Amino acid sequence: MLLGFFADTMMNDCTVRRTVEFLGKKWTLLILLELHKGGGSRRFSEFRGCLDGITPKVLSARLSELEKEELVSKNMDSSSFPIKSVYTLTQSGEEVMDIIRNIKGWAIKWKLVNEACALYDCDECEL
Amino acid sequence: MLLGFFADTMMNDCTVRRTVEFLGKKWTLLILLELHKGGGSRRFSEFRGCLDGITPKVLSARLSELEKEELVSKNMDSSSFPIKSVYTLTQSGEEVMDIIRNIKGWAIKWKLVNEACALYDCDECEL
DNA sequence: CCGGATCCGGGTAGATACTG
DNA sequence: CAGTATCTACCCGGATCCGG
Repeated sequence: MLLGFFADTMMNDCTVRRTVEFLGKKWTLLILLELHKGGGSRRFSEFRGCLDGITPKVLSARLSELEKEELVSKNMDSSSFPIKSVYTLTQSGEEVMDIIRNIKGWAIKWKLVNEACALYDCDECEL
Repeated sequence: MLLGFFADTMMNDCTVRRTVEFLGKKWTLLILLELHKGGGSRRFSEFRGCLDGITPKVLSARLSELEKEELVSKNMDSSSFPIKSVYTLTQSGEEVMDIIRNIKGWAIKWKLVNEACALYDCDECEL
């Protein structure tokens, strides 16, 4: 009887909580966004330029988590010089873009500060 | 010329980053979800039962932030005893449910552990 | 150089006790 | 009941260092 109401909510603690705990970690969504903007793949040092303020330690940790969770795959080429590590979005990672679009849509509606953000991708207006 | 591509991405650092920094904080989305499940409003101690593991300090801090950002409004009745504080979702807060549904949809597709989560709201399967 | 790992300091979350 | 105070533990940020 209550089931109907709860089914309508389409959400619950277990699934949502686990996912939020993982995706909600600082930098995680922004890393995924950067990967998308890079056409699906980026190198380690490219993130450091894009994600202003991220430290190599945190970046390394997040990328490892994302790789473990299979949102990102890592491809290291140590044969050439210098070493190239390329991180690539998987399909599940790419589909996180829907969530990010949703977040941006919400922000534009309720929180927009910089109007340019609503129109196009402003690399200049990083915090 | 590049503008077209970027516009298609429908997202950028400034808006997304600010919003993720705020909504992505630990417990924030879960608090909003609990409010929704409570029909749009909850009292302080009700959260403590629902959000297993949250401490009053963090709960208080998050609710203050949400109130400041106007996703939640607080209604305190200190005339009677015991004091009643009721927290209510605003319209912008309610619309965050779309984001949470999106997250749950993603999780069900890619990460589901407990199948019951996909069907209805399982209070029992909290971490 | 590039891709990290390590060490250290500060802030934020967690646990518990306490108060109006 | 609705928080605040305190103390601890962990995570994040900054800088440095190191192997390929």
